[in-house]
Amino acid sequence: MLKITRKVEYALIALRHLQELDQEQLSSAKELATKYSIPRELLAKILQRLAQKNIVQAIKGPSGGYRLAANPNKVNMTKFIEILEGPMGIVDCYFDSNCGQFDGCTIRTPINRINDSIRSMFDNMTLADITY
Amino acid sequence: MLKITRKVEYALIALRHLQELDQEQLSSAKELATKYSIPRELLAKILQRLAQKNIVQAIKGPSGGYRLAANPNKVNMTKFIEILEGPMGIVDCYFDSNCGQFDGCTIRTPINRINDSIRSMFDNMTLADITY
DNA sequence: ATATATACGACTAAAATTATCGTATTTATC
DNA sequence: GATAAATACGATAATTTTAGTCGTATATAT
Repeated sequence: MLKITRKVEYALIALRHLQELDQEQLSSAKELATKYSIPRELLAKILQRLAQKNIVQAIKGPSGGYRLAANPNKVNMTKFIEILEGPMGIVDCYFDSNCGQFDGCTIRTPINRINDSIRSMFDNMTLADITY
Repeated sequence: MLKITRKVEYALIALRHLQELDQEQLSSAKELATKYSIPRELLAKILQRLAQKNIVQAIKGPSGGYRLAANPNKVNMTKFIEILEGPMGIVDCYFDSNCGQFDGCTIRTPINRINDSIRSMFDNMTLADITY
């Protein structure tokens, strides 16, 4: 229903926090979860995912945690959302097309135009637009 | 996950069809459902909802059905989507704000900007943009 | 009368999202 | 080396949303 998921919300909140710290400073998942009332395990998984994609850097061990790894100005929002939610398409047939509507779908073209508009909106946006 | 629902898809397919008929001509829910492989009852409810909102006109009785009631050029897409899906907000707090994140939500402002961008995209679009 | 259509509320099923759990691994510190 | 605190990650459970179905009432052309 044209919503971004909580995963993305939580990620943005966490990244916004990390961004305000000094370069070397770390925040743990636990710390962030507590501060922002986000379920601990869920936030942990989100940060792990972002670490895999080099948006954040993970440091293990006690006194470990996460810090920003990418320049928020360089992180494209379409890509960012897709890291957490998977392919962004206003309808499924944009990516994965096996919709009973065999060939004769009469609205595919205009729908895909809308899709492209939304994508390009997020394409022209970086993490910094949200977290600064 | 930034998707429109099937309800909206089905509605657009049906309206696109109605639009290609002559002024007076009717299509029944059954007929449309069969032609486009849409669950009959579901499409019926969608058309009923659109009839309530004067997007289509419903004619009862045998040889009844639906015809277009509104000028597709005049039907705003934000409004149209909201008729079928309810309020369009990329996050819930846009409309209904009781998110545990008491006051200190750090990303509300930028998120709402995105929201507004998406809404205004659909605001500047009419049914005709999709169904023609 | 009857058959066919819309109207509408209640209900069920399926899918997606959100949250939790268990266990393994890494590493700073004592 | 043992321990505690952190990340890593797969599996599973709970919740919410979306999709679809059913039953019944009402209107109306034939």
